[in-house]
Amino acid sequence: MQSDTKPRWERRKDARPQELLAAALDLFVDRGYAATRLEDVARRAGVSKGTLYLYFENKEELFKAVVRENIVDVIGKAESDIAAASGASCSELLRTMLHKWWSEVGSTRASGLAKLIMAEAGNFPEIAAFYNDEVIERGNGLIASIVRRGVESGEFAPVDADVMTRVLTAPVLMLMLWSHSFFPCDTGGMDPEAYMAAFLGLVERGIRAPAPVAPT
Amino acid sequence: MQSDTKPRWERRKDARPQELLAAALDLFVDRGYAATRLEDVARRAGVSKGTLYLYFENKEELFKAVVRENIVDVIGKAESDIAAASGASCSELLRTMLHKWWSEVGSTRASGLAKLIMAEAGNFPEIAAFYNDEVIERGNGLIASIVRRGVESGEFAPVDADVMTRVLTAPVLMLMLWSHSFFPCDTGGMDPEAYMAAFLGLVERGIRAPAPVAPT
Amino acid sequence: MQSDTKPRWERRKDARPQELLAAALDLFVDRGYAATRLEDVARRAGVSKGTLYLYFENKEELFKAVVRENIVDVIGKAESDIAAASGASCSELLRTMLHKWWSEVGSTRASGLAKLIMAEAGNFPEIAAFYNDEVIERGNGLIASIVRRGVESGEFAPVDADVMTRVLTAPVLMLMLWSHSFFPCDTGGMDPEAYMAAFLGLVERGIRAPAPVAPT
Amino acid sequence: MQSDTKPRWERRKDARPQELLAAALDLFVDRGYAATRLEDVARRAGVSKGTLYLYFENKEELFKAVVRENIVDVIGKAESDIAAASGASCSELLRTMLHKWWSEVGSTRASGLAKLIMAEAGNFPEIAAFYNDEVIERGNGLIASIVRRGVESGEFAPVDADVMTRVLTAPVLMLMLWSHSFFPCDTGGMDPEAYMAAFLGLVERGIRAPAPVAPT
DNA sequence: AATGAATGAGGATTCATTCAT
DNA sequence: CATGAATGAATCCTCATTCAT
Repeated sequence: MQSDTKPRWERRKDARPQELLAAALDLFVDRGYAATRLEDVARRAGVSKGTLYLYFENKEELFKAVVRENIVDVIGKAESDIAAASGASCSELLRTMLHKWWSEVGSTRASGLAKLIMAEAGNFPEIAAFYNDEVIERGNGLIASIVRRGVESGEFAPVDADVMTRVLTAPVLMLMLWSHSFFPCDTGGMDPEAYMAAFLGLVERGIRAPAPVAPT
Repeated sequence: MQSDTKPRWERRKDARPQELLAAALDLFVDRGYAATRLEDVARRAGVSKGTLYLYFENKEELFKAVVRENIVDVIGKAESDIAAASGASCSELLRTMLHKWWSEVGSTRASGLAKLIMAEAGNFPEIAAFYNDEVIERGNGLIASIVRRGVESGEFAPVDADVMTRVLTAPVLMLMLWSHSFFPCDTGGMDPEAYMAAFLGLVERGIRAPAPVAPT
Repeated sequence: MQSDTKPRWERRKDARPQELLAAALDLFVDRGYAATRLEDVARRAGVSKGTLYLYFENKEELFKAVVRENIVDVIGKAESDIAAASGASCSELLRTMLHKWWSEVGSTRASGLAKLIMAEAGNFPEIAAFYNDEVIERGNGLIASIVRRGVESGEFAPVDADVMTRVLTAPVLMLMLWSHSFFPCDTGGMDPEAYMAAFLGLVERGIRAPAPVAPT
Repeated sequence: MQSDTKPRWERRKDARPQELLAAALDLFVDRGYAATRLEDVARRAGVSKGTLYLYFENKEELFKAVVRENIVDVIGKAESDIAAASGASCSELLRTMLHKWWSEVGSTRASGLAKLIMAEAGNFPEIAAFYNDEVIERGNGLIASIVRRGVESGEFAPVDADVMTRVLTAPVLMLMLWSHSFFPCDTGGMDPEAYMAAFLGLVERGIRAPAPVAPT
């Protein structure tokens, strides 16, 4: 009675969506949205094509789910963190956020999703809108709010927060693009760490308000 | 029955290639490589599908021709310029080159080609190799040679030329990506000029070697 | 709304390959390789274009499968038979093999494949190589081995086995060509049986070693 | 006045059709009817595609012209010869005709046309009909008339003339097929002369009426 | 006469999605 | 729930034929 009963936790169907999302992330990142075949996603997750459709309405919904799982959630967490960390210096906070962004998204497979969006948003307006609302707006808002706070407190030079947000995020975005299959044989000597260090050095020296000239 | 009958088509041998390249540039930039249909390119150029094949062997060759026409030629010109401008200060030269790059490629439709490559190189190795050889290698080499010269002459801090090249080019690349169909509704408040100004400011203050401390 | 609604399609996984091979044989034989459209093959098998590709990778593989199914297998069987029939007279064996060839391939639709190869091998080198290796070489080897054995045993006149093989097979080949769509309205009065009889008569009288002159 | 006039015999337009026919023969023979591109024919003849259409209405008419030029004319000549050679022995005449057929058509590039017809007649009924009327019927009629005469005169065994015609012509046809690109690497050791010799030997011994048994 | 640019119908192949089992 | 067979629209490319020059 015992032995021939299937163990009830074997391949719980609850695990399926996660397996599919993981497979989809890999393939979307490697090949892009249009070039990813759902059959490959299914196969990689160890199920059949039809099964995928039991969990996700279609390719688009699958993609959105992947983005939610890998990016949107991270942003949500960061938003809470910022709200909480009202005491820290903005410079410090900025460095922390940029680094966290890098470590929790940029340096993971998920960073490939940014590349994908940049590449294909034009062909898939629905997806573009979704990503814009759920990721871009919220992510940029996060950084901009810190910059704005720093400018107001006099810690930063009086820059335009929105422009500076893009200046600051650009290199991390670039690095994300580079990290994931920019193309096969490129990024030869590029070391992400070295890049981030060089970048943060520039920021350190470049954004800070000039120290008030000491009176002679 | 008269001479005013519209002919079914016109012979425009000399103009065709340019018209086709222009149409192809537009569509490749808007839709990417895979999603661009040759029939649409033809139609936009005012000819039929078949005609396109009279001038370009296939999709890949058409794309290469577009890249040559819009990017490779510019790089060639820049190479000559650099060789000639051996007298200028490296800082000056660097700013000039980055700006020229922006004005002659980045701010034109051609910048969309960079986005395209980033997006789809992984799916089209042949094209990736071509672009890498003809654009990336030569373009980076250009910047790196200036940095290297500046470091050697003591004008710049002793940075790694290859890493710094990527640091320097990243924002322009980013801007190129942003400028063209990042996605339809994005780049809202982004003003390229403001971005370039902020960026070049950073560079100015960040890369220069610290002025030797004046002896007391 | 009831159970009598015709389903849009039926699942017939096991039967499909055979149905497709049969349809393909018919069309390849009637129209040749290049002129056969896969959509027609599919339709004749009662499925859609896409379904064909579930079972055969492409046109070439479909064709190879047709040849394997209809010719290669028969040759394999004949090879075994010959090996087994070491006791029979070579003349007898030869007649048996030629006749079997005729009855199991020549007189069936499969004979059209020989015509097809003759016609189009030059344009499809891959297919030519396949057919040469799997059919021609093995088929000719079969006949040649019998002739050689007959010459060695003195039963046959001392002919060159390879040349004689072609002499012997030529008429059967011809007949195969004639039987199948040589062209629509030809072969008017030609009766294959009459032809084979005439041919075998020639062989009988022509190949046999002259009876030793009886001593006076 | 003299020197700058173009020599009037340079590339007389009268030569064009011949050049086109020669080019067409080559290509039809090498690639078959459907696979021969008129542009290639034109190029090989040293003219442009359009020019070809000045001399031949379309592909089909071009092909018919090639057949007329290379086969029909030969048959016409043979018909006259036979009518004239009423005195010869039928055996002799038969051998002569078969050999002439071989030497004037079979061993020339024109033999490829037979292959082409066999292969593609089914797809081009118009062409099939033309070839049947102009070549097959008249050619077979030629041989059959000789056989018939031989049977009537008692020189030959009492065979069915039409069947025997096909038996006799088959090997020559075969040889024609073999000679022209049967396929690339085949016909390895096959020497047409050896084949013809073996064949004529068979005929010699096989068709002749048994010598009347000498009265004891 | 000659040219060759232009046309457009036609066929192989791919893949998101549906649905019979 | 799960499967995977079946569908068919979509896209690249070819080539006989036409016709502006």
